[in-house]
Amino acid sequence: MSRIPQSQRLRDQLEDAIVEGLYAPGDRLDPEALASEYQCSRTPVREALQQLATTGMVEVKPKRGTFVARLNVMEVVERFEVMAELEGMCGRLAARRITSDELTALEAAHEACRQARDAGDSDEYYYRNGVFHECIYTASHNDFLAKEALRLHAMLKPYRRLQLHVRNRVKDSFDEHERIVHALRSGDAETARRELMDHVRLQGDRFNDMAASIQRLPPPRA
Amino acid sequence: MSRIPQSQRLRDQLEDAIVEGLYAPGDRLDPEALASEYQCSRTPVREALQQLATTGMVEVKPKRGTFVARLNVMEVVERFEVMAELEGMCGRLAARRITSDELTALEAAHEACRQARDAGDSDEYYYRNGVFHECIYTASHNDFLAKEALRLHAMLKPYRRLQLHVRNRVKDSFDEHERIVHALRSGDAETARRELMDHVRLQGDRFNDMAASIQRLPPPRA
DNA sequence: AGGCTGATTGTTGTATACAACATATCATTT
DNA sequence: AAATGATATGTTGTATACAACAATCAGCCT
Repeated sequence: MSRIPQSQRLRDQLEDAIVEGLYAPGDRLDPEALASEYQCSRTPVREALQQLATTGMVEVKPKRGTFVARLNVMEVVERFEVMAELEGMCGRLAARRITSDELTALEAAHEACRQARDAGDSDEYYYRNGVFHECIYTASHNDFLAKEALRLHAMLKPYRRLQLHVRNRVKDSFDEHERIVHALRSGDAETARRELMDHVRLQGDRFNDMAASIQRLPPPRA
Repeated sequence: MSRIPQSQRLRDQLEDAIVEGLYAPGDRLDPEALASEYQCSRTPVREALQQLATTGMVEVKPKRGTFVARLNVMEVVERFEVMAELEGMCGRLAARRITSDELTALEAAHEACRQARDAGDSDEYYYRNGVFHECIYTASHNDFLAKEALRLHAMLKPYRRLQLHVRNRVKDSFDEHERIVHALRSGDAETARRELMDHVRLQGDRFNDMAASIQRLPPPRA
């Protein structure tokens, strides 16, 4: 029926489900259960899981099953470190390459963030924040970079969500966005890069703070 | 018999074979042929190919087969652009974090490059150049970054190989390495970053030059 | 003669059957 | 009673059978 393989559909759906927190880190993904869940056999499920394994979303333990990736603190911090660099690169390139249409879209996303902030809706802000960042990825006009940034962004989503309700985080985040938009609008590549890197690094730092305060938060790999 | 799945062994072997040029970009990878080649059935082959597809080494065209990824000029240039950033990041971190053991290993790799240069053996230089760069990835002490850098490095190998015999490239490359080692030894993060970025960017530029001079070199995707 | 339609062929995608292995349970031995 | 080993069970990894689809070519119609 569908023109695209079942395994690919499954991969996307599972990825979404994991990112959305439907399956928590450490959960075992039972192929048979998923097969009956998605009305197919184990084969497409296996292929989907294999693909997710190569992107690092799940971890397969040979002969023991596949589990939603549970990253320890260092692994998350490392990823934030790389994310900061990639976002900074997106900003640097976007400052030089962004089109007026893309700038308009970025400013619209920014405005949407402002409304969510004013409404005090941090969940909504978080969602619109994602759109904002995707605008910058696109504006880098480097499709490979954009894809990689998007992938990492998705991987870190469960860990960024933890800091959703930290005091003043939304307000601070928006101010940082403000400076980023300004830098992009004025085509200041180095400033855009620095602001974006700092913006992401802050998230990594916040995560580290939380992990440090809740010692047993990042359980060792199951 | 083997403790690790066949599909994973296959994935690594196929990846090596592709990187080594045994299968050229655009080649079709026939699952049945590979199955008989590696003495197994289509299933592990399929899984290996799926995994390679998610890393971008091969491209699966639904219902039409899987092919070794054939990148057009822009796709390669984009990857070099990202590679430059990642290598620069490795350099920046390595300058601050490298241990004396790692510095020793780096200098040994550098010395091996010098010998290959003096012997005028550009193939050998190319190989030892890879070891040199891997030392820096490791010294970044960010395993995730190191893994990503290694992956991109492997992906670009077939396209870097094209410039192996460009006039003076080995000599210039070694001089660049010299400056990189110096920066890392003295812990100068910003210089290490800049030198490594420039080093990789030069390769991208060279590739671009070649592609421009041989117009039909990068054939459109089959 | 040229273009279109339909069967044919070969390949991919999926399901299922089977085998190999890891874990857990239970009996046996010390 | 504790520890160890064998068996049982359930899960994963692999092979194969089957179905669905795309490409090719032949035949027919215009």
